[in-house]
Amino acid sequence: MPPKILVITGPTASGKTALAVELAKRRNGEVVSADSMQIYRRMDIGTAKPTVEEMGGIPHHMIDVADPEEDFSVARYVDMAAACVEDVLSRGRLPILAGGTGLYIDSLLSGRTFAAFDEASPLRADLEERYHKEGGEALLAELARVDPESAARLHPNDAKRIVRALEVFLTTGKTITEHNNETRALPLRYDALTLTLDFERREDMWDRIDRRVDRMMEAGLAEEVRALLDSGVPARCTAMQAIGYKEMAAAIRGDGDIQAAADEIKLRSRQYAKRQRTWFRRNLEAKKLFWGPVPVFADVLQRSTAYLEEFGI
RNA sequence: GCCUCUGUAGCUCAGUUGGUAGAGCAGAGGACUGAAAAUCCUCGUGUCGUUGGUUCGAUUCCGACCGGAGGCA
Repeated sequence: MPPKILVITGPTASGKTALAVELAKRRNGEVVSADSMQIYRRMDIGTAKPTVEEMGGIPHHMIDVADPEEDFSVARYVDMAAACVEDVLSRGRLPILAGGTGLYIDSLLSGRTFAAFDEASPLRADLEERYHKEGGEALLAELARVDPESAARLHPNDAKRIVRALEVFLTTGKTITEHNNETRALPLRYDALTLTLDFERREDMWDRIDRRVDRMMEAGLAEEVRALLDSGVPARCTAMQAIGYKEMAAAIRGDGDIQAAADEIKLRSRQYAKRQRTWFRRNLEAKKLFWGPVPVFADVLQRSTAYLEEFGI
């Protein structure tokens, strides 16, 4: 039986951090972040990275583990996060995986492996160039010749996945369909109790998001982004695609309308939260914890601990 | 007060030489195996401002009225 761990997830601004810290205090736990943007150093305000006070003395892992100009990836996340989880377990403590990046969480829990990727090779860039020159239909047809199954699943406009499917085949000689089937057959790495935080009413979530963005602005998000740009972080790197950063960077380099950028950040955050919910909804095993119109932390905490006891952690 | 323009989907607007209308954005749903806060897919009936008139038929033409913008006094 794989080791038991706790997972706390949910859309942005749903209170994951606070719940994770409180449960860590009560269960001798440590937090392992599952957030694709909090891994970056010097990106604190816009990623809503927990402050020292918010961490409440609980060790947090997988935060500030990469520089903004680095290329991060799920594969890297799984390697590093698994090591953190093992470390926490080895010290007899409870790992609490907390964050909103569904792909990272699922990949870690399932023990998924990733097909090889040669960073030094120009293959991906070549394929991307061909995609733009020859079009999606052409590359999809090429993929169909070796891997009809994944080709049938992909849309011609889905450049990223078509390129990756081709890339996997060309570098490993194995189709991505074969690879996925193999990795799916792997045993689960962890036996997880997943708590999914959410809101009864969508409007309440939107309010929370809006207020959080307002607070980010007051805390100096514009200055944080300006500092990153000034230090030479390229505007097109992965880190700068984060919500809050790309909008602010565009405003700083362009029209300079900071207020319009803040409104844009609110909008993109709501759309992101919607996508997160779509992802989390398909986990039928997860225990849902809904905030009512008036959030009562003690209530959610109580329901959470009941689930933990039932699960035996 | 007069003149001109304008009033069409939550928003910005297109359009119908008269046969009851369509884009972008927003919104909803879905996908997701090395960029995932990324990326991709699907979904468009609304008193065409109100009210009369002309017409077989008006959102489309004409009049009046009510909003809005501008101009002249």
